[in-house]
Amino acid sequence: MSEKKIRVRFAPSPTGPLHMGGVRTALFNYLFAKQHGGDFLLRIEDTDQTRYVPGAEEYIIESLKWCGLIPDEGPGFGGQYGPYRQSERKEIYARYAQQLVDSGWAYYSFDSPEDLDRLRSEAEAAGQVFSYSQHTRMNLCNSLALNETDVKNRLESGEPFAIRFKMPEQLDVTEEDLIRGSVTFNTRELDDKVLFKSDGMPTYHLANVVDDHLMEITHVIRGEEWLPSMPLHILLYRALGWEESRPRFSHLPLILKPQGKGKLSKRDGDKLGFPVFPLQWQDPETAEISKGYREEGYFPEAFINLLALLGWNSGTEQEIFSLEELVRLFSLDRVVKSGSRFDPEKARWFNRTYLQEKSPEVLARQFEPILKEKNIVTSSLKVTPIIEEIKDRCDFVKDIWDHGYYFFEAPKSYDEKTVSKRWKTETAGEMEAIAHLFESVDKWEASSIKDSFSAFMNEKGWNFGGVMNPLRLCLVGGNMGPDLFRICELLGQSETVDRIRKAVKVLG
RNA sequence: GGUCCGUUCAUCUAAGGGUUAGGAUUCAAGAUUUUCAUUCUUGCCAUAGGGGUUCGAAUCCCCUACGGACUGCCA
Repeated sequence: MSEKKIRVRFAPSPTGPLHMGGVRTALFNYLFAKQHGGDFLLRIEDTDQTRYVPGAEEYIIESLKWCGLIPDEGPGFGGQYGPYRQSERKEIYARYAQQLVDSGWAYYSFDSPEDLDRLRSEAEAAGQVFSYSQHTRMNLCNSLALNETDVKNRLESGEPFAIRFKMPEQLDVTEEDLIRGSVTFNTRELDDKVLFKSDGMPTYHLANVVDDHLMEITHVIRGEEWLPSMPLHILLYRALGWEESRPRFSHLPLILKPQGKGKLSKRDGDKLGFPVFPLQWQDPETAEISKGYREEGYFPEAFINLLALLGWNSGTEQEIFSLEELVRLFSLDRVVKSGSRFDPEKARWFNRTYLQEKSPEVLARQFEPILKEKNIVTSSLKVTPIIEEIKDRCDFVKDIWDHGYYFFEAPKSYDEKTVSKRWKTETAGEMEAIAHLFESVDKWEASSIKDSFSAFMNEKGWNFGGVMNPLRLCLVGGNMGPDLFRICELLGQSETVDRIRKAVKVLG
């Protein structure tokens, strides 16, 4: 086993946008594969035709690409083990389902979905739970309970059937989960799962075992929600005679909602205002739009980093990791067992940390689309020093606008609270005097503006705070912003003077 | 209901029998910034409860409580 090439797969179902928990599963698979010099495959699990959602597969692939998790094999990525869409592997599964029936590990079930629904609701009404299992199978309509000729007739007459796994009685199934350690189930408590549906498609259970075997998957790394079906999968490998080469299992903890109970869902994002999906998604039926990390302005590196730390840590105090570092340091036995509550605040902090590490030039380039959207024409030469001045107050590229819009357009209004606090009766006259002073400044740089200003203030004997605060109000429309003289410099001499005069006119 | 998994500050987590239980986020206070934000410093805050085992338990065992997943011809 040690000489076998490591191969893992990410196997989402194209039923909608990829949840961030799904992205984390993909990430952990990717990290594990790359660390061992192995392969990371993408397999589309589209065995449920009724849940097909147009665009979902494209969405999944685009998401992985945005995150930098490029599959070695998969639909559109090539590979020697294809096809990588289960709907295109249909014939393969029927053969193995038949093999299981022939060898006595599975049986035909003729019970209609309606019959089973009825049994379930009857049981529920009686305060019980119906389960198709070793305890009930002999009372139901299947090839175990019916006599041979009856079964033969039904089959020959084309009556629809499903194939169910014949769960052994009283058998302990123990597996060493790479994250959780030893986990034991007794088959007595397990039901007879459908392996092959009456529509000719396999269920997840059969398809994933067959494909993982055929694709030579060595490690199955998936969400905790699959833990209860692990014994079934193990028994399927046994039943198909593949036990020797079967993959090892690891079950990742869930990502829980920020507050309240349960796992993170789409609704939490809507309610608390953060994305749950990597990319924006528009539901093709309802046209409803769900936010994406990309569109919200997260850097893919930051998104990956925060996902990696949700359930894994390096054992050191380091929190910022590049994908390359994660590949090097990742290890399944440092994955925590308990579910992690998602913290949108910390997610924002991760993005902030990445933003602060970027140069003003790079940020200026990323800021361009926002300026364009606002119909502002300027040059990167002007934008770069502005960003330098305000980047440390930003978490996202779009914050550059929120914290620095006044560099690009004159204030349209003046913050009321600041006006009432700072704008006195004598202010208009003082502002006019400053405007006049500024017109005469020779070298329009922060330091010389400051010198002229200070000299003038001392000469007049005016109070600095009493003048600087309203001056700031004239230039930016409020009481925020970086050093006032830097603002003057970046605004330019004539714009600065114009803004002061305009404010005097408006505020009197 | 049943099966399985889990439980360290509000949140993410470290400590794999011996530490004043560490870090990060959030929050609060102070400093700096003649503004705002940043930054810096400081502070608050945790081993779910009960029994064992042991010289010694967050760590090992048992019970209880709580939380979660699963229990579909969905994945």
